[in-house]
Amino acid sequence: MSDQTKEKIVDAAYRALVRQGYHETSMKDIAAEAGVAPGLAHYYFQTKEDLLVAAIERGCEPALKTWEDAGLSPHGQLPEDADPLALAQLGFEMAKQELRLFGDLFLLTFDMFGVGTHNPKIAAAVRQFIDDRRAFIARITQGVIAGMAIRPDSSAEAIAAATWGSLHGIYLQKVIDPSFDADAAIDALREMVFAFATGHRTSRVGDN
Amino acid sequence: MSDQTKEKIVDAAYRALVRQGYHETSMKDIAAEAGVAPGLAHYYFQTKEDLLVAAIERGCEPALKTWEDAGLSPHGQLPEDADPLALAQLGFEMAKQELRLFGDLFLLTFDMFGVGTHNPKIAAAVRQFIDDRRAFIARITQGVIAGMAIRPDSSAEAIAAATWGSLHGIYLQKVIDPSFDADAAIDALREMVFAFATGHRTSRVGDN
DNA sequence: CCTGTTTGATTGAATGACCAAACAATTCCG
DNA sequence: CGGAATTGTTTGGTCATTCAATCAAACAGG
Repeated sequence: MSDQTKEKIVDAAYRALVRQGYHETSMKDIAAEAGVAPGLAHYYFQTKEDLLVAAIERGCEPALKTWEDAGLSPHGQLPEDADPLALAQLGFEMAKQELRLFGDLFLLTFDMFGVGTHNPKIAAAVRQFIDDRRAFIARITQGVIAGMAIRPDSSAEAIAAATWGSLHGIYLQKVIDPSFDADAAIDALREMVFAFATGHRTSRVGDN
Repeated sequence: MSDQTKEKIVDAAYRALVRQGYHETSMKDIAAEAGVAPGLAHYYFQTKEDLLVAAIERGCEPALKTWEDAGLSPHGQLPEDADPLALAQLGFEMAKQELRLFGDLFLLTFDMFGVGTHNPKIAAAVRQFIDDRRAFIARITQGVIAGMAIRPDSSAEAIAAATWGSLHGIYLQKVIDPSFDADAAIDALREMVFAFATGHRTSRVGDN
């Protein structure tokens, strides 16, 4: 029963968080959403921060799962035989899908980024979130660079940072303005990345 | 006296905001920082939100000014005769400098983005902030596209959205982790943009 | 099988602190 | 004198956290 209740509270926290935002969500709100007494949330989580970090991690799970289902586990190995550019292409398509399916999660994510600017515990969670995703992009980038005849000036890490940043910035524009055409922006990013990757090749594969 | 006092309060609000963050900054804090009585802030600003929006706008002023000093007014006309790619290059260098000089401002900006996810009044200010900067990049992009022999698939707006997003995402990584090498990431973005812009030219100008 | 005890889960009220906003009183200055 | 600027307090409310009390289920021994 214990685990079930704890999970119920975390789920309720996630829902309340998405609906109202970090600072507008009180422990009482969460308890009410979960259908338990106000004191119980503190029985399982020492502080509000602890509960909310758990809620965010919980919220990331389904999104992570879709990446793994597509064979692109951010933590596992990348398929060795696949064409790196095809992997990149798949990544961009997944990014579009992710935004479509998990808009709520990113709403919360941007809220957390904001909280993290002045809250060390949340900042640590945010750093972890960024590191994970950027490292994943860096691994794909490594493969792409390996296929380029002329080595780029920039490191895979720097390229990954710019690329993750672009996706993140596109997500933000979509969250702030739902009429924003995120797919077109991601396509533009892809076009730039591919021009960069194929422009340095000895044999031109295709003119995108 | 009136204007002077009002300004004093706005400045104090900006400093307190940078130091403590949006939700951890109370009207009393701001009044204390400004050296005035707690009630006076409400004499000039009806609500806390109003004061904080004013503080953010105030914080943006010096950053905007450096762009204008460099001849790149986000609102005015772009120099007609300049090479578009040179303008872009200047823009990337300015972005690096901006981050170096106004890191505080971006700390606050990300805080505001977070608040904006669940606060309509702040969301409107955020949308305005994004629109301004993205439109500016779009104007430079228009010029770059005009110099390309093969028209890209993506519109200038989409490319500008991806580019603004990348810069924003790089700024975020720097704010969250001060050891992050933002200059390298911006250089990587520039390398990609230039590969994209020159790779489509009839006559190769230079291999970056 | 029954009963008294222990344990952990859960409750709801209480605590202590803080806040935005409203307000009445005072000072300043033309 | 009179209105604008400024003060400091009050109001009404919310919040995270604590805590004593209740409850239900497992458990032990006779």
